[in-house]
Amino acid sequence: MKVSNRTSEETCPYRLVLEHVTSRWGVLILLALEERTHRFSELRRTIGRVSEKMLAQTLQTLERDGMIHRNARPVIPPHVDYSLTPLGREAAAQVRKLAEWTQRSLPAVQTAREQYDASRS
Amino acid sequence: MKVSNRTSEETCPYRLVLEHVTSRWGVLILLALEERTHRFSELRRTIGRVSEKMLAQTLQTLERDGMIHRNARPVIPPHVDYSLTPLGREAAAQVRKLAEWTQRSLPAVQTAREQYDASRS
DNA sequence: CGGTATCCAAAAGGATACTG
DNA sequence: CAGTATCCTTTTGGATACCG
Repeated sequence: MKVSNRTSEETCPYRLVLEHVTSRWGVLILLALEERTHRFSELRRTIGRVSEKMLAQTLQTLERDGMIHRNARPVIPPHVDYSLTPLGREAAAQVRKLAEWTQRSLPAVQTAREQYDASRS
Repeated sequence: MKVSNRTSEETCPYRLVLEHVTSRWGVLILLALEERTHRFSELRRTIGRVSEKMLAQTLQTLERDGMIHRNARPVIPPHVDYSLTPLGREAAAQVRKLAEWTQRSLPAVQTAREQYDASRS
Protein backbone atom coordinates (compact mmCIF):
# COMPACT_ATOMS: atom_id res chain seq x y z
CA MET A 1 0.00 0.00 0.00
CA LYS A 2 1.21 3.46 -0.89
CA VAL A 3 1.15 6.04 1.88
CA SER A 4 0.19 9.52 0.82
CA ASN A 5 2.66 12.31 1.34
CA ARG A 6 0.08 15.07 1.50
CA THR A 7 0.14 16.85 4.80
CA SER A 8 -2.92 18.92 5.66
CA GLU A 9 -5.65 17.46 7.82
CA GLU A 10 -8.13 17.54 4.96
CA THR A 11 -6.00 15.52 2.57
CA CYS A 12 -4.33 13.35 5.17
CA PRO A 13 -6.79 12.15 7.83
CA TYR A 14 -4.74 9.08 8.73
CA ARG A 15 -2.08 11.40 10.16
CA LEU A 16 -4.49 12.28 12.97
CA VAL A 17 -4.94 8.64 13.95
CA LEU A 18 -1.20 8.14 13.74
CA GLU A 19 -0.70 11.08 16.07
CA HIS A 20 -3.25 9.73 18.51
CA VAL A 21 -1.64 6.30 18.84
CA THR A 22 1.96 7.56 18.85
CA SER A 23 1.36 10.50 21.16
CA ARG A 24 3.28 10.68 24.40
CA TRP A 25 0.42 9.34 26.50
CA GLY A 26 -1.28 7.31 23.75
CA VAL A 27 1.69 4.95 23.49
CA LEU A 28 1.86 4.39 27.22
CA ILE A 29 -1.88 3.87 27.57
CA LEU A 30 -1.99 1.33 24.74
CA LEU A 31 0.95 -0.60 26.19
CA ALA A 32 -0.56 -0.61 29.68
CA LEU A 33 -3.97 -1.77 28.45
CA GLU A 34 -2.37 -4.43 26.27
CA GLU A 35 -1.18 -6.04 29.50
CA ARG A 36 -4.54 -5.91 31.24
CA THR A 37 -7.66 -3.86 31.90
CA HIS A 38 -6.98 -0.85 34.11
CA ARG A 39 -9.09 1.53 36.13
CA PHE A 40 -8.51 5.28 35.75
CA SER A 41 -6.44 5.58 38.91
CA GLU A 42 -4.53 2.40 38.09
CA LEU A 43 -3.48 3.93 34.79
CA ARG A 44 -2.28 7.02 36.62
CA ARG A 45 -0.06 4.90 38.82
CA THR A 46 1.16 2.58 36.06
CA ILE A 47 2.08 5.42 33.71
CA GLY A 48 3.63 7.52 36.40
CA ARG A 49 3.73 11.24 35.77
CA VAL A 50 0.56 12.07 33.89
CA SER A 51 -1.91 14.79 34.78
CA GLU A 52 -5.58 13.87 35.16
CA LYS A 53 -6.34 16.20 32.31
CA MET A 54 -4.02 14.53 29.80
CA LEU A 55 -5.01 11.03 30.88
CA ALA A 56 -8.73 11.78 30.53
CA GLN A 57 -8.20 13.60 27.24
CA THR A 58 -6.11 10.84 25.67
CA LEU A 59 -8.49 8.12 26.86
CA GLN A 60 -11.41 9.96 25.29
CA THR A 61 -9.58 10.44 22.01
CA LEU A 62 -8.69 6.75 21.79
CA GLU A 63 -12.18 5.72 22.87
CA ARG A 64 -13.67 7.90 20.14
CA ASP A 65 -11.27 6.36 17.60
CA GLY A 66 -12.58 2.92 18.56
CA MET A 67 -9.38 1.72 20.21
CA ILE A 68 -10.53 1.71 23.82
CA HIS A 69 -13.65 0.41 25.53
CA ARG A 70 -14.85 2.33 28.57
CA ASN A 71 -16.98 0.45 31.06
CA ALA A 72 -18.49 2.69 33.74
CA ARG A 73 -20.16 0.64 36.46
CA PRO A 74 -22.94 2.64 38.12
CA VAL A 75 -21.83 2.14 41.68
CA ILE A 76 -20.83 4.47 44.46
CA PRO A 77 -18.01 5.26 44.50
CA PRO A 78 -17.69 5.16 40.68
CA HIS A 79 -15.79 2.26 39.13
CA VAL A 80 -14.59 2.67 35.52
CA ASP A 81 -12.65 0.05 33.60
CA TYR A 82 -10.66 0.73 30.45
CA SER A 83 -9.74 -2.05 28.04
CA LEU A 84 -8.69 -2.44 24.41
CA THR A 85 -11.09 -3.18 21.59
CA PRO A 86 -9.94 -5.56 18.82
CA LEU A 87 -8.87 -2.49 16.83
CA GLY A 88 -7.04 -1.20 19.88
CA ARG A 89 -5.19 -4.52 20.23
CA GLU A 90 -3.98 -4.15 16.66
CA ALA A 91 -2.86 -0.60 17.38
CA ALA A 92 -1.08 -1.67 20.55
CA ALA A 93 0.74 -4.47 18.72
CA GLN A 94 1.88 -2.07 15.99
CA VAL A 95 3.01 0.54 18.46
CA ARG A 96 4.78 -2.04 20.59
CA LYS A 97 6.72 -3.28 17.56
CA LEU A 98 7.87 0.25 16.83
CA ALA A 99 8.72 0.88 20.47
CA GLU A 100 10.71 -2.36 20.62
CA TRP A 101 12.61 -1.48 17.44
CA THR A 102 13.38 1.92 18.93
CA GLN A 103 14.70 0.35 22.11
CA ARG A 104 16.87 -2.10 20.16
CA SER A 105 18.23 0.77 18.07
CA LEU A 106 18.94 3.09 20.96
CA PRO A 107 22.65 2.15 21.26
CA ALA A 108 23.17 2.87 17.56
CA VAL A 109 21.39 6.20 17.94
CA GLN A 110 23.48 7.17 20.92
CA THR A 111 26.68 6.34 19.06
CA ALA A 112 25.53 8.42 16.11
CA ARG A 113 24.75 11.36 18.38
CA GLU A 114 28.19 11.24 19.96
CA GLN A 115 29.86 11.29 16.54
CA TYR A 116 27.58 14.11 15.36
CA ASP A 117 28.28 16.22 18.44
CA ALA A 118 32.00 15.49 18.37
CA SER A 119 32.33 16.53 14.72
CA ARG A 120 30.88 19.94 15.58
CA SER A 121 32.85 20.84 18.69
CA MET B 1 11.39 -7.55 24.50
CA LYS B 2 9.62 -5.73 27.29
CA VAL B 3 8.99 -2.03 26.75
CA SER B 4 9.37 0.10 29.82
CA ASN B 5 6.38 2.07 31.02
CA ARG B 6 8.39 4.74 32.78
CA THR B 7 7.75 8.17 31.33
CA SER B 8 10.29 10.84 32.14
CA GLU B 9 13.10 11.61 29.75
CA GLU B 10 15.71 10.37 32.17
CA THR B 11 14.21 6.92 32.63
CA CYS B 12 12.82 6.60 29.13
CA PRO B 13 15.31 7.78 26.47
CA TYR B 14 13.81 5.64 23.72
CA ARG B 15 10.68 7.82 23.89
CA LEU B 16 12.71 10.70 22.41
CA VAL B 17 13.74 8.63 19.40
CA LEU B 18 10.17 7.43 19.00
CA GLU B 19 8.98 11.03 19.01
CA HIS B 20 11.57 12.01 16.42
CA VAL B 21 10.59 9.31 13.92
CA THR B 22 6.84 9.60 14.49
CA SER B 23 6.73 13.39 14.58
CA ARG B 24 4.57 15.22 12.08
CA TRP B 25 7.48 16.05 9.77
CA GLY B 26 9.70 13.11 10.73
CA VAL B 27 7.24 10.60 9.28
CA LEU B 28 6.89 12.49 6.01
CA ILE B 29 10.64 13.01 5.63
CA LEU B 30 11.41 9.33 6.25
CA LEU B 31 8.76 8.22 3.74
CA ALA B 32 10.00 10.69 1.10
CA LEU B 33 13.64 9.68 1.54
CA GLU B 34 12.72 5.99 1.46
CA GLU B 35 11.60 6.57 -2.13
CA ARG B 36 14.74 8.39 -3.19
CA THR B 37 17.39 10.94 -2.24
CA HIS B 38 16.02 14.48 -2.10
CA ARG B 39 17.50 17.93 -2.05
CA PHE B 40 16.26 20.42 0.56
CA SER B 41 13.94 22.25 -1.82
CA GLU B 42 12.72 18.97 -3.29
CA LEU B 43 11.67 17.86 0.17
CA ARG B 44 9.78 21.11 0.64
CA ARG B 45 7.83 20.48 -2.55
CA THR B 46 7.24 16.77 -1.91
CA ILE B 47 6.02 17.28 1.64
CA GLY B 48 3.90 20.27 0.77
CA ARG B 49 3.19 22.67 3.59
CA VAL B 50 6.28 22.70 5.75
CA SER B 51 8.14 25.77 6.91
CA GLU B 52 11.87 26.02 6.23
CA LYS B 53 12.41 26.16 9.95
CA MET B 54 10.65 22.89 10.72
CA LEU B 55 12.17 21.08 7.75
CA ALA B 56 15.71 22.13 8.69
CA GLN B 57 15.12 21.34 12.36
CA THR B 58 13.68 17.88 11.74
CA LEU B 59 16.40 17.01 9.24
CA GLN B 60 19.05 17.97 11.78
CA THR B 61 17.41 15.94 14.53
CA LEU B 62 17.22 12.83 12.33
CA GLU B 63 20.74 13.36 11.07
CA ARG B 64 22.00 13.58 14.64
CA ASP B 65 20.11 10.38 15.48
CA GLY B 66 21.96 8.62 12.67
CA MET B 67 18.90 8.15 10.45
CA ILE B 68 19.78 10.61 7.71
CA HIS B 69 22.96 11.27 5.74
CA ARG B 70 23.55 14.87 4.66
CA ASN B 71 25.82 15.39 1.67
CA ALA B 72 26.69 19.05 1.07
CA ARG B 73 28.51 19.52 -2.24
CA PRO B 74 30.75 22.61 -2.10
CA VAL B 75 29.46 24.28 -5.23
CA ILE B 76 27.83 27.60 -5.93
CA PRO B 77 24.92 27.70 -5.65
CA PRO B 78 24.92 25.15 -2.77
CA HIS B 79 23.71 21.62 -3.53
CA VAL B 80 22.71 19.45 -0.53
CA ASP B 81 21.43 15.90 -0.82
CA TYR B 82 19.60 14.07 1.95
CA SER B 83 19.37 10.28 2.02
CA LEU B 84 18.68 7.51 4.54
CA THR B 85 21.37 5.62 6.41
CA PRO B 86 20.88 1.86 6.99
CA LEU B 87 19.41 2.74 10.40
CA GLY B 88 17.16 5.30 8.73
CA ARG B 89 15.93 2.66 6.27
CA GLU B 90 14.92 0.48 9.21
CA ALA B 91 13.13 3.42 10.80
CA ALA B 92 11.35 4.27 7.56
CA ALA B 93 10.21 0.66 7.12
CA GLN B 94 8.84 0.56 10.67
CA VAL B 95 7.09 3.88 10.32
CA ARG B 96 5.68 2.93 6.94
CA LYS B 97 4.21 -0.26 8.39
CA LEU B 98 2.49 1.75 11.09
CA ALA B 99 1.30 4.35 8.58
CA GLU B 100 -0.06 1.63 6.32
CA TRP B 101 -1.88 -0.03 9.20
CA THR B 102 -3.36 3.33 10.13
CA GLN B 103 -4.57 3.91 6.58
CA ARG B 104 -6.11 0.44 6.42
CA SER B 105 -7.84 1.04 9.75
CA LEU B 106 -9.14 4.47 8.90
CA PRO B 107 -12.61 3.28 7.81
CA ALA B 108 -13.03 1.41 11.11
CA VAL B 109 -11.91 4.50 13.01
CA GLN B 110 -14.33 6.74 11.16
CA THR B 111 -17.21 4.36 11.85
CA ALA B 112 -16.27 4.28 15.53
CA ARG B 113 -16.18 8.08 15.65
CA GLU B 114 -19.63 8.39 14.11
CA GLN B 115 -21.06 5.98 16.67
CA TYR B 116 -19.29 7.78 19.50
CA ASP B 117 -20.53 11.19 18.36
CA ALA B 118 -24.07 9.92 17.69
CA SER B 119 -24.34 8.36 21.14
CA ARG B 120 -23.61 11.75 22.70
CA SER B 121 -25.85 14.03 20.68
C1' DC C 1 -13.52 7.61 42.41
C1' DG C 2 -13.43 9.60 38.18
C1' DG C 3 -13.62 13.00 36.25
C1' DT C 4 -14.52 18.60 34.44
C1' DA C 5 -13.40 23.66 34.35
C1' DT C 6 -10.28 27.21 34.60
C1' DC C 7 -6.12 29.43 34.39
C1' DC C 8 -1.40 29.77 33.38
C1' DA C 9 3.39 28.34 31.64
C1' DA C 10 6.01 26.19 28.18
C1' DA C 11 6.83 24.42 23.82
C1' DA C 12 5.91 23.91 19.02
C1' DG C 13 5.37 25.93 14.84
C1' DG C 14 4.82 29.55 11.08
C1' DA C 15 6.10 34.09 8.48
C1' DT C 16 9.35 36.95 7.22
C1' DA C 17 13.78 38.91 6.48
C1' DC C 18 18.38 38.08 5.85
C1' DT C 19 23.06 35.60 4.48
C1' DG C 20 27.18 32.76 2.55
C1' DC D 1 20.15 27.14 -2.97
C1' DA D 2 20.10 26.11 1.58
C1' DG D 3 19.74 27.51 5.21
C1' DT D 4 19.71 30.98 10.01
C1' DA D 5 17.64 34.60 13.05
C1' DT D 6 13.87 36.86 14.83
C1' DC D 7 9.36 37.62 16.11
C1' DC D 8 4.93 36.23 16.84
C1' DT D 9 0.81 32.98 17.14
C1' DT D 10 -0.98 28.59 18.23
C1' DT D 11 -0.96 24.48 20.64
C1' DT D 12 0.14 21.57 24.39
C1' DG D 13 0.38 20.41 28.92
C1' DG D 14 0.38 20.97 33.98
C1' DA D 15 -1.71 22.69 38.60
C1' DT D 16 -5.46 23.58 41.04
C1' DA D 17 -10.12 23.68 42.48
C1' DC D 18 -14.39 21.80 42.21
C1' DC D 19 -18.38 18.32 41.23
C1' DG D 20 -21.65 14.07 40.71
